[in-house]
Amino acid sequence: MDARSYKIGDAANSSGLSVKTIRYYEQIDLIPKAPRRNSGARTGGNRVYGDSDLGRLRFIGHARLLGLSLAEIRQLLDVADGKGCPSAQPEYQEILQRHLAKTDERINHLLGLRAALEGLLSPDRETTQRACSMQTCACMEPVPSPASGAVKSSVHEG
Amino acid sequence: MDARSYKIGDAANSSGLSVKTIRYYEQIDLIPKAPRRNSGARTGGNRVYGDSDLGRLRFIGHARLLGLSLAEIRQLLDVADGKGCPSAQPEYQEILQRHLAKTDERINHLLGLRAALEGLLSPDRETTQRACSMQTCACMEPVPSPASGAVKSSVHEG
DNA sequence: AGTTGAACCTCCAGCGGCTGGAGGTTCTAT
DNA sequence: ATAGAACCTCCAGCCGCTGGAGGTTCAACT
Repeated sequence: MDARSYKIGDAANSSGLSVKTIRYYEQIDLIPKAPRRNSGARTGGNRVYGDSDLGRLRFIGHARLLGLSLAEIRQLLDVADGKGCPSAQPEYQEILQRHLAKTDERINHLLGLRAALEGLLSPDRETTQRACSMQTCACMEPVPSPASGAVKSSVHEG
Repeated sequence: MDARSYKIGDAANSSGLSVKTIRYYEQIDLIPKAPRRNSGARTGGNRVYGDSDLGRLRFIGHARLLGLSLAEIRQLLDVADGKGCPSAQPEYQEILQRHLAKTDERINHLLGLRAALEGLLSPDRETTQRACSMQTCACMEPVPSPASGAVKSSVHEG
């Protein structure tokens, strides 16, 4: 057990998070306050991290890449803290499952928008050109959507 | 030309925006400052809107439903102000086209996330259960994605 | 005449998730 | 000795609202 120690820049490099972001995560108590080295009167001193801290930050980094919110990540960290492999916990599965469902929702919403936009841009929607102004023109009016192409919903819908 | 006048609540009802939102739009100069009725020393008096104001707000409401940002809507309003039918202006088409492209990007990004999530949740990714902890477990590690199912990019990519 | 309630008004603060910048210290290399 | 990198703190701003406190004015009902 060599107790190597790292500075915040190392932590940033190894996790893909920015230095600012890591400090921010500490501020909002997503990660514990790091101990300081060479703390002085007005500067506080450099933060010192260990291997497990870097692991935690990498975990957070991955979770962020998956689009999880900090609130979800907080839950995930709670679940993952303590007893062994996170993915063995049922809560872990649930959180990811719920996130998948939300992702599907967002995709479907965007697909709806996409269809509406295509409708507005389609050439068969002929430019009326007449005495129509912003107030009277239907150019922004929602187009009846064909309600197409929804992402298949996730396996365990609840 | 009957000059009907409306209060902010009417404007909200007819546009689908909230009263708060309309006041906010005035504050950030997305819509002009409305004249006031019964203005007193400390209250300012009720805002008074005309038909064209309601039209403008409806236009904004539609644009928001399409997912356009207020910055984009501002451009759109500039284009639409003045000379006739907005959809006759080339800038109008461009703005919507660009928005469509951005929408596609977002969809594709989300589809990527979705695939990664499914990978993590798939049963063939066997729970290792061993002495693995949050720091060492690959349970959050990105899964090699099959890079599937991208939304076809929009017609005029540029 | 009094009271209730709705609808309006103002101003301020907060959400999420950072990011930028000012202004300072401390470490490291030449 | 000095330059520059990397660290520190604190504050403000991004987007698009939303909530709430605290106030006024008006109409309707008892």
